[in-house]
Amino acid sequence: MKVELSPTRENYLKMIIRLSKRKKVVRVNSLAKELKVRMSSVSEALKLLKDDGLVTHEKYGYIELTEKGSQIAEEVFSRHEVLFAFLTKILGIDPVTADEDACKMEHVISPTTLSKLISFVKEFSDRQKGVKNAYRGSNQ
Amino acid sequence: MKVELSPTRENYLKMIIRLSKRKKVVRVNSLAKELKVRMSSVSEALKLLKDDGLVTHEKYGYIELTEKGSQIAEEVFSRHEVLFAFLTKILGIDPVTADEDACKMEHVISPTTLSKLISFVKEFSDRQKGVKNAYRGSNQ
DNA sequence: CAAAAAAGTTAGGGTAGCCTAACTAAAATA
DNA sequence: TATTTTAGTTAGGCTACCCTAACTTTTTTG
Repeated sequence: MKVELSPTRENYLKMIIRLSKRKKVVRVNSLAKELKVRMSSVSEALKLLKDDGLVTHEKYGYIELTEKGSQIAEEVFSRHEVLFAFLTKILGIDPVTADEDACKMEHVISPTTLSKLISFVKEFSDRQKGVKNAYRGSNQ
Repeated sequence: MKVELSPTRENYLKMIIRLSKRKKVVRVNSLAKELKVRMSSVSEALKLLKDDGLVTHEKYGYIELTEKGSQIAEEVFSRHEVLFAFLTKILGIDPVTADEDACKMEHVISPTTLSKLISFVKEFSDRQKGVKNAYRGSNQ
């Protein structure tokens, strides 16, 4: 059974994984701060994510992703990274704006566009490396 | 007074302008079809857009954009076009997917990213023209 | 032009997400 | 340890959108 998540839900998952990468444990508290919503909104959202089998969370306890939740969160996270790379490296957008934009686009981009974007970014950085190497080469 | 519109609202405006470009008049009917929602949803939405001074619409009549509504609609429309051009010409996405993606991204892209994207697309097509000219040149 | 069809509206209902306020549990501190 | 502070929950309320069903207006057509 496939879960079709709203941008909001995807964001919750992404933030959970983001936080768990830099903190020991994830709590309602920090998730609320990160998402800029009230703790009550987080509590509420967690119930629904729990119902979908995407997170585990017992009263006053830690928040953790299930296997399924983790997989989705990683997907969203990687969409974000590709978009961020494109925006900063190729378009030259400042990191702050790029992060904001990526945060929104990551929820609407199709798999098709995503994979094309991945190749595009890769190709671009390869070419950049090529240029650097050529430059270094000509300088030696 | 600046109006901060939701993606949904922006979409209503964009569709109105899109329809008015190919039809004499815009009606609840066709707007509903285009947006894939029921007429009742359109009726409802029109009330709110009217309250915001973005459309004019009298019972059983045509739908028209106000000055302000038209300006916003054009903005959304042009964001769409830039995104569509980028997706099709540069990433090589098929038109259907590109349109779908552009339809969603157009509501979340920042002005900064938009303007960078415009230059990027322009630069790219200029280069393409250059290639074509060079080719034609070498062939004469 | 009367009847049927199509277009549009209104009322009432649902879900997602957010909020505040009041409360409870847990943690920190005097 | 008693008290205060912080964290978390629950209840109730709000808005944006969407829907169906019932009704009205307008248009079409026999």
